[in-house]
Amino acid sequence: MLINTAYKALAHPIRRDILKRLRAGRLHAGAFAPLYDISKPSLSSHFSILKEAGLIEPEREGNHIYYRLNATVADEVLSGIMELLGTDEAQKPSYEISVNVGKGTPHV
Amino acid sequence: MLINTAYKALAHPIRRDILKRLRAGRLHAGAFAPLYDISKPSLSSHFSILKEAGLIEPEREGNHIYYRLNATVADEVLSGIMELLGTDEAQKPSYEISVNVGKGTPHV
DNA sequence: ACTCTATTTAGATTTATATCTAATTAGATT
DNA sequence: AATCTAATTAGATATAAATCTAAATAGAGT
Repeated sequence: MLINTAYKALAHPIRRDILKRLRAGRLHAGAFAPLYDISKPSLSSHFSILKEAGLIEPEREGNHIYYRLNATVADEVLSGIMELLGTDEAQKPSYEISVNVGKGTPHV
Repeated sequence: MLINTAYKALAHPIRRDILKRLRAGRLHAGAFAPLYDISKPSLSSHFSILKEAGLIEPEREGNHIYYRLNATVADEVLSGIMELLGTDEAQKPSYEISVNVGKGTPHV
C-alpha cells in the first residue's frame, strides 16, 4: 500500500509545500519551522509521513537533519497520477500558440 | 481551498479507481456498486467528494445518474501536481525531440 | 561529563474521514 | 396515484489524522 501512502502524503497543504521547497534543493528540518504556524513536533510528523511515502529522505549532518526530495519516487507518483488523470490532451504538449519552448524549469 | 479538496479527493483508493474508470467514458453510479465492498451510501459519499472537488460531474438521465470526468479540472490538478513533483526530466516532455509549444494552461 | 541545540518520540486530545443502517427524494412504470 | 428502482441525505459510530505539551535522543561545543 505504498502508493496509497504517497497519495495520502499529498493530501496536506503543508506537506505539499515542503515538497515544493525541496525541489529547489535540500533543507534542514528547522528551516521549515518559521514557515508554518504549527509546533515542531507536528512538523516533524509531516516529515515522517513524507518519509514513509518515500518522497523525502533524511541526511544527518552534525545535529541538523537535512531532507532531500527523492526524485525517483516523486516521478513514480507523478506517473501514476498522470495515468489516473491525464487526458490525451494533457499527455501531449499543446500546439496552439508557441511560447515556452525550451528546457529548464519552464514554469515553476 | 478547492485545490486542497482535489488532493484530498485523490487520497482514497476507491475514488482513484472511480476516476480511472471514468476516463474511459461516463458511467452511472450503480455501475460501481458491485466493484467495491462498501454500501451504496458510502459509494455515494465518494461521488460527492469527487463532485465537490470538481473532478466529476453528474448527468441525470431517467432515474440513473451518470458521472463523467471533468477533464478540465483533472488537467488542472495534474498540472498542479507536476509543478509539485515534477523534476525537470518529468516536467518537460522532451525538448530534444519536439516542442511543447503552446499556451493552454501552461501550468497552474 | 555537562550543557546547548536540533529533532524526534510519547501520550493525550481534537477534528475529520469512512462507514453503516434507515429514511428520503426523483423519476419511471403500471 | 401507487409502486418500483436508483441514488442520495440523515444520523450514528468507528477509525484515522493533525495537533499540542512534555519528555527523550543525538550530536557538538565547552
